[in-house]
Amino acid sequence: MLTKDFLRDRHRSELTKDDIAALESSISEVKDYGARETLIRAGERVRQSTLLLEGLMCRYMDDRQGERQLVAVHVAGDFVDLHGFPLRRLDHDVATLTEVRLAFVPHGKLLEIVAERPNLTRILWFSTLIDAAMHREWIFRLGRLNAYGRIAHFFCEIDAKLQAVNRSDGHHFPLPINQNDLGEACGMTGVHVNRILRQLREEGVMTFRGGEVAILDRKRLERIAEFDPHYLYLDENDPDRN
Amino acid sequence: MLTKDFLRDRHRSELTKDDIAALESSISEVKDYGARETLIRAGERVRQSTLLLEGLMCRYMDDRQGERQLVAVHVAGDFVDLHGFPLRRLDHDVATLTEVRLAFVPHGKLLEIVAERPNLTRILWFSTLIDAAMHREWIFRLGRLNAYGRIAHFFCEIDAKLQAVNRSDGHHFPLPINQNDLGEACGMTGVHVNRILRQLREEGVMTFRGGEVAILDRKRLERIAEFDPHYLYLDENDPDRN
DNA sequence: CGCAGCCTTGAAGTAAATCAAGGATTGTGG
DNA sequence: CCACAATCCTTGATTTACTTCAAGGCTGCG
Repeated sequence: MLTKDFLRDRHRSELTKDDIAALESSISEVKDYGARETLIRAGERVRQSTLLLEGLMCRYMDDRQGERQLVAVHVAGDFVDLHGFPLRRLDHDVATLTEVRLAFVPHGKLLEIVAERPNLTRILWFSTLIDAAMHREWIFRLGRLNAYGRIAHFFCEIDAKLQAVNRSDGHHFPLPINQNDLGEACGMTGVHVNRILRQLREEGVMTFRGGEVAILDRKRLERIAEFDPHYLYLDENDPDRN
Repeated sequence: MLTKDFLRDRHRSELTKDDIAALESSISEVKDYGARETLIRAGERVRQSTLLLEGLMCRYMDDRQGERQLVAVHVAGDFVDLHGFPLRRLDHDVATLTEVRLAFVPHGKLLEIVAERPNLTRILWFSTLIDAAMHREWIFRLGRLNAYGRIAHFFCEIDAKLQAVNRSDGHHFPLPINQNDLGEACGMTGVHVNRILRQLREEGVMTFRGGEVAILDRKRLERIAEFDPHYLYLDENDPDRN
């Protein structure tokens, strides 16, 4: 079941068995890629969309000096560029962060789904709007939080997303990216990321070393981040989950 | 024709007459509101969506100290909270900036459209994704531009959007908001906005006084902003338009 | 072994926030 | 018609957060 992580913990129950079968059968190909490959360039005409099965991807834009700003980080189960179907061309680049396994869905199949499956269509639409909600939270993070809060927020978000697809236990998880990537996501220099990580470590809130995250004091981390996971539209879940 | 500005200059031609008629007839009510009223609160269940016919609106989130971060500014023709249809509840507040005229579309009607009109559905979906593209550009603006660039970018964007619905001639247009609003959109204090506006004025780039914008040197403004309107997904337009 | 990539830390410089005080403009009630 | 309040704009002085520049250390790998 290639689509098993798609919308997992997010209203997946509203998909009928037929819907899931239709989605599953719309996949044309599964392929592996290496870390740090750019798969789609801004402005290109896109004719298929990409479901991320395993690994980490990102979307980003460059400024005039070529400095990157990440606009999204994706985990297993994310339909990375489903928005490319209605948009036809993207306004940003799409790249892998780690080694990944991808499934591709041709836009012709999506056209059929829109014509024949209103329920699945509404839920695919929903899934692209979760990305928009995360964009809004990133705007908030960049506009209103200081470096300390921005870094904390990043880790809260990625942990929540990984937990939803069972890739984090809420205390410890692998995140094979470097401090510079973190800076590109949070709008600051790699040097400053380093200092903030030291502060978080020294205060016993969390650690990030060698691509491994350990959350030591979740409450504190979430307070620093002003984190409230509502914007992720996860199913109401067991409050004692962790 | 209440929907005449919806997707104006943005693939509106892909809508058939029937699609437009269906959309038009899905409007249940038209109503006026005053400036600075909050219409929807984050977390509320929403059962209709709002088409902005005239005036300015915004969407925003508050931080713990109650400071606002705007996440979007809307102009005539924008379907402000169409994303509330698939999402059911919003992760942010929706408010008016100026006096506005609004048209409401019940979600029941949208369900019918999704069931019966795949073409219109795809284009409604498209319209919500333009908002996501603008969110991404805001992330870029906040993460990579300094105050000078951020303010310049804000004015480039709002001008482009207003031009698309014929509310700006590209040189001069009304924008009845204050310097503090600008700060809330661009992630900086009102005081600093004031200093940046002075700089833009003294350098002959643009002026913003008494709710009126005058663009004096568009090329320079766009260079300061690193502005490229691709992300607005406007129809390819007459390059000599201005 | 030696290089490359990444992390770490210090020192100095800069952009923006904060604090504070007036000034202009608009609206309002006496 | 004028006093006065409210709101918004403007500017200066100081502080703070973050960047930039620079150097060196660690780790894994060919």
